[in-house]
Amino acid sequence: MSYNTRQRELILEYIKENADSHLTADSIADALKAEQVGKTTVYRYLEKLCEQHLVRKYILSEGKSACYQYSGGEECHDHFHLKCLKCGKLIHLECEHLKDIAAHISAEHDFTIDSSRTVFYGICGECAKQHDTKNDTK
Amino acid sequence: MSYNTRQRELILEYIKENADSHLTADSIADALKAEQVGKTTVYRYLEKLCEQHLVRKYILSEGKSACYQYSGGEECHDHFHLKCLKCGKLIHLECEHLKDIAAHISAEHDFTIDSSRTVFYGICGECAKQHDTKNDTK
DNA sequence: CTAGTTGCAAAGAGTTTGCATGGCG
DNA sequence: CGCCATGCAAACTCTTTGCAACTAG
Repeated sequence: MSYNTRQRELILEYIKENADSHLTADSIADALKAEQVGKTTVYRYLEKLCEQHLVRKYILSEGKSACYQYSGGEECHDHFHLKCLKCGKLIHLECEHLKDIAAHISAEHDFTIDSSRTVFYGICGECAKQHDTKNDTK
Repeated sequence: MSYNTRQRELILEYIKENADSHLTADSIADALKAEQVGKTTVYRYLEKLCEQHLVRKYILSEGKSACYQYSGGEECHDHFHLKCLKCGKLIHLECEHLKDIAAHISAEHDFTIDSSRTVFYGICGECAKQHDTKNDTK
């Protein structure tokens, strides 16, 4: 059914080590290119890991690469994202309170939020302070 | 700064008429191809309309086309939007509880949400019921 | 041995860009 | 007339696929 290959071990190890950051397929392939892991393999294996719910795929913006993150299969590990419209910074928001939002919307508004697709856009604290910078995230 | 051209009038007219459905750049170009409107023009004009907040752009799934919808500019300022990933329906969510979300994130996470930019993606109640369709865990 | 796996290269899809032409004001 | 807009085709990016060689069990 499934073989245990050198490449797969390396990929899995890498995303586990970087479970706190967002990795693109490209960045993974890049990080492992010294180990002779092909990009195609990364894509294909990530797809499998997603199917097994060991990895979550995030689509944060169109046209750009998708992000992947090791989730260990634990369901309650989903979180929301905040994206600063000014500096482009992406904040991973793991917060109990936020789960209430999803629960509320589900209960009151009959809608199941997909946290892997949803991004809150706004202005981060740092940018709010220096509201004169000309940094435009285009 | 901006000219009033035949193509732009046609595009704007078309998306206004279809303000209740989700349109792809391609479908707009297709609908107007009899009127000699180029796809490039559609893309470029949609981008401008988004900048002016007359049109909203939605990313429903990666790799697939983005969707565009006429929003009329104002009205939608202090409430959130839910967009169904399955049927594409856009739900305007006016709810006091949701304002708490913004307040919470502002207070606890030092981030000011821009509700006019933020869209919650997920599955609406109707689509959730008819889960008879095949596996779509993509 | 044999089916799953790899990886190059090429195909694809959606979107953007270069550039010469066309048209608004 | 100046400048923005148009549109074709080519470029680009991210991802997927075809296919022959490879390898784990």
